[in-house]
Amino acid sequence: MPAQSSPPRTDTRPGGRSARVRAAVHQAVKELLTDEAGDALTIPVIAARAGVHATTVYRRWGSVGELLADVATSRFSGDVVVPDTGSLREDLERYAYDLAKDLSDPDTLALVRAIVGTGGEGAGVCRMERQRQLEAIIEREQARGNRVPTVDRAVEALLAPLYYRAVFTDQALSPEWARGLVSHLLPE
Amino acid sequence: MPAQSSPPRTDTRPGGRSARVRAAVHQAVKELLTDEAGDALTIPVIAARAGVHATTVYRRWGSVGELLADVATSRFSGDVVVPDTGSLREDLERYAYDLAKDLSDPDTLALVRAIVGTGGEGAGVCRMERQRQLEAIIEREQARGNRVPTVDRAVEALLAPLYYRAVFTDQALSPEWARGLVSHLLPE
DNA sequence: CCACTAACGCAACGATCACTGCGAGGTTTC
DNA sequence: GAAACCTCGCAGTGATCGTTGCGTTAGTGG
Repeated sequence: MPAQSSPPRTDTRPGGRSARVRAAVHQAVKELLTDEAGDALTIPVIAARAGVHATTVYRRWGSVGELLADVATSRFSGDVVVPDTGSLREDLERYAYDLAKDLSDPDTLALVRAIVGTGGEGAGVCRMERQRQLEAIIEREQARGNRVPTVDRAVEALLAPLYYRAVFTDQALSPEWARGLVSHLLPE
Repeated sequence: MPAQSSPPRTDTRPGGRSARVRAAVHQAVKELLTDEAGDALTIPVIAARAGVHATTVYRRWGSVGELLADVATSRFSGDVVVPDTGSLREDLERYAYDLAKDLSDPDTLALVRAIVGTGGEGAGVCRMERQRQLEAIIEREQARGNRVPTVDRAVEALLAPLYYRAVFTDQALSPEWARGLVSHLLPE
């Protein structure tokens, strides 16, 4: 176990030097994830691509796994706004559509696959944020006094097919198909 | 692109020398996948664990990715027998139960995650065999003249939640939960 | 304006990796 | 039984990786 490797220590103000190399390294990781076969994703290569020295990357992140986890965290945080249309069905349809569009991005997909390959510790990062958004939608509907499916059911019916199709198959995540998932979760 | 690297060339008879080192290397990969963090999965390490020389592994497989694909192929082929109880519901329940038990094995799970991480070309291997079995169950029921869900629906309702929960979460794949998936696919 | 802290660049090091001729041992075929 | 073929072990090579000590530079607070 690599201790806990102090997270991005201090200094992450949007103009600072640290923030700049951080952005450059993140960008390099995303680019390499789409280009290369995936096994060539190593610290010296990332550092060269980012225009920084490998030493810096080793000191700040320590390993490719932690770096990927960091990239995933900043990638999957507060990116999809939770829909709020007043209708559960419509909220879920927009949510499924947004998630499908997000997972259709090759960069995002490659990132998810790489994260899964690092051992699964960071795999939760790729889904917890989405699951929280789903919970928020359902709890809001429940607060309106309506019957709602359980969160687990919603995860099985929406999140699971979206992630499964994206990660394990080559099929496209069409908007119609994503909406169809909602109709199976909420039978008329 | 590494050409196509001739697949396990010749000589795979169950007693031959090639078959023996092949089995040893496969076993070593499975063991290392469970032990290590995953990033230490390299050819020399695998070879040392298997008791063979790295040269042999390089020549026969060429890269870790191809080796993983080979392991996955022999792991996911003809292992789960397709249930045939005469009842679609019962067939699917047994199928879901078997798959849940299979994915609960840490070795199998680590293999699936590693395969996904190599880029996704070999990810299909982990699911195609299962999907064919699902198709066989459904087509058999259809041949009996009964109404059946589409294969895509069955994949979304069974395969996707099973793989999603196994790969992305740490929750256990309990038999009751697996059976519950079938009851959502086949209402009534 | 000046000292202080922290992040980065630089150079060097051992270790490991991926790969390549060459020879030995086993298996098949005539 | 002998020759041809394939597979594996062995030793060595260049390249890359992960890591560390030290000087430099950029931001921070008095």
